[in-house]
Amino acid sequence: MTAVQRRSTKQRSAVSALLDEADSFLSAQDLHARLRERGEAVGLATVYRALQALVEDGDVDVLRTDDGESIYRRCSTGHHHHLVCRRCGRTVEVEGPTVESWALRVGSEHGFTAVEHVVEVFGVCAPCSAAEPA
Amino acid sequence: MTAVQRRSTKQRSAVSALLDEADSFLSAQDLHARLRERGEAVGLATVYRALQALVEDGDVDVLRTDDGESIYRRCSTGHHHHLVCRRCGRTVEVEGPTVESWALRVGSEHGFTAVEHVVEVFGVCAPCSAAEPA
DNA sequence: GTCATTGCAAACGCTTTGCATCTGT
DNA sequence: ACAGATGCAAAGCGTTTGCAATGAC
Repeated sequence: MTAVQRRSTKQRSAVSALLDEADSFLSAQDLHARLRERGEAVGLATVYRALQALVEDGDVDVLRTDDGESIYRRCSTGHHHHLVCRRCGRTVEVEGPTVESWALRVGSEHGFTAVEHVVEVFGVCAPCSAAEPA
Repeated sequence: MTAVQRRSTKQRSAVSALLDEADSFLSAQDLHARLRERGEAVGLATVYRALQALVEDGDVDVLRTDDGESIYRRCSTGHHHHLVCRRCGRTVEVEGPTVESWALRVGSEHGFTAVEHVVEVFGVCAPCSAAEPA
């Protein structure tokens, strides 16, 4: 339960660095594949463990896709939400004072305390809908 | 792609009936266990298939828990969101015209089309926070 | 030298599928 | 009778874990 000591290793940094570059959510498997491509052989289990650590430390956001994968993304500080392109995965961080207060209000109206919320907005981004209007 | 013919069987009805009674989200495994308890032996695979059918037909909502389970709940008609108790799982359906329009606005501001959103509010319901304030 | 971390493979848990049998229509 | 539905067990899939070897401090 207590904070655990955390050592900095080349694998850890590699994962972290890759997340820095990425501009959209990546699955653990994505990260693993990309690391191999660039020659940084890191075990899949290690990728998972690194990601867990990053999430625990609050350095990275996790989301679950509808098909059960966890996807990770380095997050700028502060509370915000994501606007994700359903086609290409491009992600835009958006703030929503509106939603924040709505969530709080709805919660307390029903007697709920410690109210938190999860909000994700999905759509098709401009480039994608231009490319394939279907 | 085309709509498939759907037969009414005892297993299907059992799953559907159980969802009618339930007042919170249930996982496929929950449903399966409860059916066994009351003697209605239904195969786990059948429960999954029944649920898939219900979801396809739009009679049931699916959600993914953080630990990767799909949870299902019969839904009253119309678009709405859920306020879920983190302790006991009690669920309240809430409407949010506010969020709806916010999501649309945010989406189109960024050039996104076909905008949809996922919103879940979590908290601790009154009974639960009275029972164990921690 | 210690103790966290790594890598591999085996184990896990939820979900899906192949297939032979059954059953609603 | 035909086509969908069922049940079982096996396969799939992403993720986690045991364990011995490795490397950070």
